[in-house]
Amino acid sequence: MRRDVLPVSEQLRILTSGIADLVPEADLAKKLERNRPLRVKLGVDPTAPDLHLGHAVPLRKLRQFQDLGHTVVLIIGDFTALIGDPSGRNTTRPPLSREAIDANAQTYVDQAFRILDPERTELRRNSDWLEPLGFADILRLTSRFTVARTLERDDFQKRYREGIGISLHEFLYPVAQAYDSVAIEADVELGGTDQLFNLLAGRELMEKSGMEPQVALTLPLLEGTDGVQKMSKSYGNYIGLADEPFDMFGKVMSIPDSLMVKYYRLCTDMPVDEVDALESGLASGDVHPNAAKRDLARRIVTLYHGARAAAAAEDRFNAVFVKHEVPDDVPEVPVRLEDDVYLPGLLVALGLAPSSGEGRRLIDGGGVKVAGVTVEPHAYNVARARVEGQIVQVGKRRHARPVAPD
RNA sequence: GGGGGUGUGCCCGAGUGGCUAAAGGGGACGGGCUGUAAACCCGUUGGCUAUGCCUACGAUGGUUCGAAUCCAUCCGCCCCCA
Repeated sequence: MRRDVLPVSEQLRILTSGIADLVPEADLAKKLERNRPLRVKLGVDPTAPDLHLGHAVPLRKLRQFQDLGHTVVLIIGDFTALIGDPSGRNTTRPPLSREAIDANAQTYVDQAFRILDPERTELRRNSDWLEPLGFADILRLTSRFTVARTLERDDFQKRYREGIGISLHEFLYPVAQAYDSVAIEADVELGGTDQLFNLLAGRELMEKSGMEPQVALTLPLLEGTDGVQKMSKSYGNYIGLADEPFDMFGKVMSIPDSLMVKYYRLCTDMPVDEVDALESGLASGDVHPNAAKRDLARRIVTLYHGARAAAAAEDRFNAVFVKHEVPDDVPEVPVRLEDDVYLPGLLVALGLAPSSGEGRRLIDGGGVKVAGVTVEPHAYNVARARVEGQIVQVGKRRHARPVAPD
């Protein structure tokens, strides 16, 4: 889908929709007017092998650039990973091993190409130009930045104020990232809003190196399913690009209503005008939040798994969460049962409880059903015939069927 | 180099010799309610077929009938001065 001669005004409309900052505002237009493909940079840390919708936000923006004929330079921060980006962190990151970095990088790229167009993507590793630098080069580079400027960063200030340590090498992260921009001659660099400082460092260094500085384009951070923290694997609030359709659908359904519009803007293809209309519809009560959220979930699942999978996921969602039906694909687990079955132990064997103590608590809390009947508190022992081959359910949505081993 | 502080359960954080498996909060899980895996309300929250036993308060070793609480050494983290 190549539309390389769209007028600049139209390109701008697409490229700036949903973004947080564009610095400086006017320069993107200037660059576009030269009518040559822009080099659009995104640097990624090979630290998160499982990409989620939050990672997808800048990737989707990159894809828009590609669809308009521009070139994406995707930089695997295999060298900077040795530093660990201090952005948004309140502690020093532990450095990764070389092996872990390589493996993560490969996984990242595989997943990123579900969104990016490989034909218009230049894949680079920043160890190519960072590793050969000698101490003299480092001195030259760091001399272009001042301590005061570096300490201006929110996260450094915050950490400093709160007495959380900042290691000296963390100061070098923005320097290294800025040098990436020089090395690949970036026209535009994307990042989350927490990256603004790093992106601006790139502008400074390019300018001082006698180049035309890049434009910094930031995208809002996407909150996770808890609606509070930014989406991140470590907060356990993420929707993975590789999540199964049903999980993905359910996770989208679990976001707070207040976040729906943002998800529409940042995670779907819905045109800007339509999102605006939806937003006012929700505000006025003309659009039912449940209908809107279902549509959102359907759109997102369709994006990553196709329409058919999305429809199936929705059906299953209805069955399990709306009608509380037992799904038809309850996993069968072979277990050897005594004649007198100790239920808490069985729950553990079925993977429905982490310990038999937890199993007892679940039973006492009325959360366990055997063949559709709630187990009475303290009724821990049941006859084998009552459970073998029957559906054992914990909570509303976890099921397993114990079967005799062959 | 000198001085000071700190290390508790998934996380934060009370607790200064027995009443502590350890307050409180968060999270998580279960129940209710709901358009919803949202909000709200209620309950549970170390392991073990268990009126008890085991493991646990940075590590190791002591003091004591008894230690998260006292002592010693060590390790980690932080602050101030230089």
